[in-house]
Amino acid sequence: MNGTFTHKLLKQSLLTTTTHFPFPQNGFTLTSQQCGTMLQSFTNTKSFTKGQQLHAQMTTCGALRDNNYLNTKLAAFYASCGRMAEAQLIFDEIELKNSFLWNFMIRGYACSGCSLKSIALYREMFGFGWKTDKFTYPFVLKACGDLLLVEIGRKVHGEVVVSGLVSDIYVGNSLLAMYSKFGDMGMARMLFDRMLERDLTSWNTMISSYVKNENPKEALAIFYMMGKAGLSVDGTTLLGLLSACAGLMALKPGKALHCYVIRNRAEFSNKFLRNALIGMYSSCNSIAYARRLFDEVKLKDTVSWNSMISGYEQSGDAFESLRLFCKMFTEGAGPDEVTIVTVLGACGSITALQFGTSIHSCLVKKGFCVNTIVGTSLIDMYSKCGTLTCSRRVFDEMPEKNLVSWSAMVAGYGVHGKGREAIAIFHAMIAKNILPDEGVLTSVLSACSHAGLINEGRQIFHRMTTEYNVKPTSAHYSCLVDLLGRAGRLDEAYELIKSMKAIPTSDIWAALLSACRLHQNVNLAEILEQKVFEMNLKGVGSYICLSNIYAAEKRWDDVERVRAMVRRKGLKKPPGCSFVEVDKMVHRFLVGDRSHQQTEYIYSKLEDINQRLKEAGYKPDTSSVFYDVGEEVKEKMLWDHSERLAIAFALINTNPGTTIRITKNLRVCGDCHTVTKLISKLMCREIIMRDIHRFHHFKDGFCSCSDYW
DNA sequence: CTAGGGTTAG
Repeated sequence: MNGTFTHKLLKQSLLTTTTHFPFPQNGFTLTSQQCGTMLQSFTNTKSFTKGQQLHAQMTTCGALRDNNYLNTKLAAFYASCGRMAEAQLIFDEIELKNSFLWNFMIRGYACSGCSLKSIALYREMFGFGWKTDKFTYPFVLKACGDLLLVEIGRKVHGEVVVSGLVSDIYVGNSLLAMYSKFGDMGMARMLFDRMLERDLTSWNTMISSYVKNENPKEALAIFYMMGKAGLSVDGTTLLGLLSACAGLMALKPGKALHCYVIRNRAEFSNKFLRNALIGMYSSCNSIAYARRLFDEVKLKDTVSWNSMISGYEQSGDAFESLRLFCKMFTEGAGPDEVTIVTVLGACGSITALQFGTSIHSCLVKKGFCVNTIVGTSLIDMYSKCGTLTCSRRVFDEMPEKNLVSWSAMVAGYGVHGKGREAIAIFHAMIAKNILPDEGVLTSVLSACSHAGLINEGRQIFHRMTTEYNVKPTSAHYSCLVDLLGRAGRLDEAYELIKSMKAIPTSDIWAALLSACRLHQNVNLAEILEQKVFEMNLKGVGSYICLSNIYAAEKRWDDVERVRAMVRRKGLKKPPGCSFVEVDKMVHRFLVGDRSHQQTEYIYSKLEDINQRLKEAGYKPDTSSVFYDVGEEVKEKMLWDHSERLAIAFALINTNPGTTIRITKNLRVCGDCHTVTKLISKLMCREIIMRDIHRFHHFKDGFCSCSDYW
């Protein structure tokens, strides 16, 4: 093969060339054009090995020397296989680079995780004055979107407009995707609305983008527009819509989609949709439906398990979540990072410390990478299980921390009443130039409130707007009200609420009411009663609080009025429920529970403790019993409380001196708090109890909350 | 050539 082809002559020459390359291995000979066609087909099918063999053969027979056409095809082949090192070498050797070659290189880098290189190459191409075409932009825009390079992305957008390619549907769709990755749904929507032509991808991009940008409502709106335009959907559309339903907790449209999937089973029977349906049902609090679907899936993959495990976890049934996790192993499925993170969350919510710890040690043993997300989950798990030192160890050993990791540590110190440590961590975070967000500020303010650090809390609240540029939300106001309220500055707290520009939410009023109970301020409570009645509270907490305040004054008529209101509104107090872990098994006790195997022992243990405490001068405080029954019955009801059952069970089944860790779903009642303090002294046990608000570390007859909770 | 799908942390 002699002679050098110039770019312009390339095509023509190929058509006229008759030179054949000998292929020694099989005796065939091929023309340059035939080689090119084969390369093209390997490029399209990403047949790397075959292409590589052809490359070797072409090198051996000298076909590549000075052959711009074949070298271009070869570079494109490597680029499409994601072998950018090989592609780049050939690319550098090619003198006459055409758009085809540039495009393949840009695509190769964009699709193999080197977006930055992809953009740089585009800049070079653009700078050389090469004509970009409709095949260039989709990848450049993808690269900008993936890297969140907003400025560069906008600039490229401008170049798209100048080039006149903006009306190309692929380019247009890529622009939509890019702006949605930037979180700029306004721009994406404007472009979408102005598109002359839209295909299914355009609609799907809008739907999944609205879902990702936490606007599921608009995602459904786009779907309705689609329906009006008489368009049909595909699997991608359905996945987006199912996520939207999950986000909106919209069971009805979710079910309708499920029906649609069933009716078109042939087309939509895939694991993605099955898992999305499981996720949708569990997000919509229809865990039983989710489970039914899950059980019907024959070939469960890790994601199926994860969806179901996290479904239980998020619907508050961590117990079942852990059971399913164990079942996962017996059925031969393997967990991944998502499983671990989900299960650690479940461990935290029911204080399964031994369970969580064994997962942690498995991770270490198996050399599983403890990355930021897993590390943060561990911090949270240990802190929720009452072992802050372990949280801190994980935190200190984490190679990379992000805002969430810092927040978890701040929140951990906070719920354990260690306000100073929480503030120290918060400031260490600031010193690392990490900008605080709403979440971490809520945690640090709540830490101040649990520890009674008034000045510090007020100072941080003030800095929110002046330094951190975070607008206080109702959660922050409620922390501050809580803080002032605990310190007895009820008037100041009330004034703060009145000074708010936004309408105070129910949790803010609840915080103030709770302070009224602590300081037994009946006058203010009477004023707040109206607020409590007006607001459509889903929980019964504020009513109980109000009732307790009146009960303490022995104003039984008022207690009855509050109780009547609860009945009228059809609210129910959720049953108290406590968890305690013994020998790697978590045991759950409901109030008055008699279902446990050891029930007889538990109740006789409680009777025994009751006797001993009474001898020591303990007098039951029945004021928190919400029901109108005789005093003796009330006293009995107190001894049925779930945390006492859990404590008694733990006392029976653990060695003397072992710390007892308990988690309760409600606030600990006054009498249980007193009794637990006494038990800690009487039985020489440290008892760490987490209630709905915070931790109580009981030791030697005292509690870390100093009786403010 | 574009979206490309499901499950995860404060």
